[in-house]
Amino acid sequence: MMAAMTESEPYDPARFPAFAVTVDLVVLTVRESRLSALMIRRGEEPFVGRTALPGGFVRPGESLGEAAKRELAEETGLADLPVHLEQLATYGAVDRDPRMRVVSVAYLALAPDLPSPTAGGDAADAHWAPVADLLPDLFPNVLDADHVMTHAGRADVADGRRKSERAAFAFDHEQILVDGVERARSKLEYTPLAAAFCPPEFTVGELRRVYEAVWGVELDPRNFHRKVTGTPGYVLPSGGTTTRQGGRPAQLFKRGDVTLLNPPMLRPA
Amino acid sequence: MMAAMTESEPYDPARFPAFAVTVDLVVLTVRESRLSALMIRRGEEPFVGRTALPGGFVRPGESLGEAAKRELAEETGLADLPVHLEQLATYGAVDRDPRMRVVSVAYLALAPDLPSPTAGGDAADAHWAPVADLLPDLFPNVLDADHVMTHAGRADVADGRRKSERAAFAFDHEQILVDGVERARSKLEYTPLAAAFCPPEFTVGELRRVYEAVWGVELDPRNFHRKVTGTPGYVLPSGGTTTRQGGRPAQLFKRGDVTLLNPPMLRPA
DNA sequence: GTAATAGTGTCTCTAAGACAATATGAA
DNA sequence: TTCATATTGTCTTAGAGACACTATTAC
Repeated sequence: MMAAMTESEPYDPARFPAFAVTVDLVVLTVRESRLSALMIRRGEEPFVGRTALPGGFVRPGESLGEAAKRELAEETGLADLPVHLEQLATYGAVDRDPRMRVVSVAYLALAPDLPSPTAGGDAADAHWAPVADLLPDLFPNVLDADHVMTHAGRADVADGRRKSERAAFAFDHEQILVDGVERARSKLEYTPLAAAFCPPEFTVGELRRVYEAVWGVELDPRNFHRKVTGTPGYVLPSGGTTTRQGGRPAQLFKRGDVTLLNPPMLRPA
Repeated sequence: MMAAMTESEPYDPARFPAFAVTVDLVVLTVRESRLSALMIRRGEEPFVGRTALPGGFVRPGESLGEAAKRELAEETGLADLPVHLEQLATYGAVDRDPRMRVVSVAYLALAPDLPSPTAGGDAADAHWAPVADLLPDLFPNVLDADHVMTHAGRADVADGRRKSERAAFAFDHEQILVDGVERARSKLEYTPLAAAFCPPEFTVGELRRVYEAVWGVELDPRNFHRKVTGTPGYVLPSGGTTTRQGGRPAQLFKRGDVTLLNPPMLRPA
């Protein structure tokens, strides 16, 4: 048995197996109170016409994080975006790309609603897609827009959801998107990253709508207000007020300085 | 500006930049109430003689997870270990390996105290090292063994710690180990993975010593007992008792079936 | 006025943490 | 007996969630 296990390193470090390494991006934002992801429609084989995450090859002279930042700038057409960017996970199934052996390092980006979603981008067809449409299973409480806006009783909306419109994804990008959304949902509990979805100054109500969009739930505005303002360092009053949401004028806040929320904002069971 | 951003994919997918891909393992266990990591002393350049994590190249026909499992079996000399194995993060700084461009996917393994730490292993010099010795900064409440067992007042232990014995790591393996320990600490809060450090049947006290070793803190045995046995699905009484820890006989438990603890076991502030 | 959103107060219940007291084995 | 560990119980306090009520704007 000892001999059986002892066949060590059969690879000369000078002749290592060659892999392609890519970065794929899960870029999330909240638009019109809905969690949305930046998606591409592929123009080439393999998977022509399928929905895919933005991404591309890592270049020899750049680190993984630099590659992610470069791709993000290329796809959004904007440099130095005020986004949060973190590594998500790495995907390396043998057959995940039919052309060759590719290992993809996925990154998660959280951004405020961007002025021009695809302005100047080089990608064939980049657009914001509501995640509840792409991954209806992650939003069991949300009826999709199509259902809400058309007559009930049509065959394809009989169960409240048009299965026929569920996206067909390229590669393993559905799984990566699922993992990215789950990471974002979890990060909202323990970090102040919900504010990464908001403009520099925001109201408590706007922050609450971020939580509701990402978690796919409704929250009690009164308890939410007490909790956010009672968590030390989460938000700081900026002095101003706004009525951009209608109703009574709301205080404006900016992001505080803590990196971990204590107590955390726990998702409802 | 639009033109400036629009220089897309300069790489023909048929001529992608070639990377080496490795897996590195953070293998943690609890031995004699101390969190310990499986470490290698390197026998070759670069970084001869330095402390490193076990790992190796991913082979063309295996996935990342398969490579991690294979390396784990090779390094421990045991197949089908009852370990928890999960992906940790991926490290791809341009110059992290002086020989070539290497992207390393790190995995975290949590194992019960293994019968023979390095029996039959092929690695030159694999051994269990207490993490408090490797990374004293992560255990501010722990005085290292050397200090405890020698006379106080020696120059090199004047501050309660022998700086001269701090490990010199190869590559970026210190950072990977730090990240692995932090992941393990965090996982113990929200999952029942502390039991992955225990034999199939264990006592509440043994489980508590796992938390104390990983977190580097002391916990109140009475509150801990109430909390563990009060968290539904965490542990199930197996019927037996043991006195292997001395004192009054303790009930034996096995792992329950939940994957998420509710309520969680929060680290003391 | 009504509608809409913002914000405060109050009550209940769960759970965390401090710590007293008891239980049961080994030396 | 003493010592070491296990286990139960009690008290206090922080925080989550339900929800009544008030505040301030637009229309």
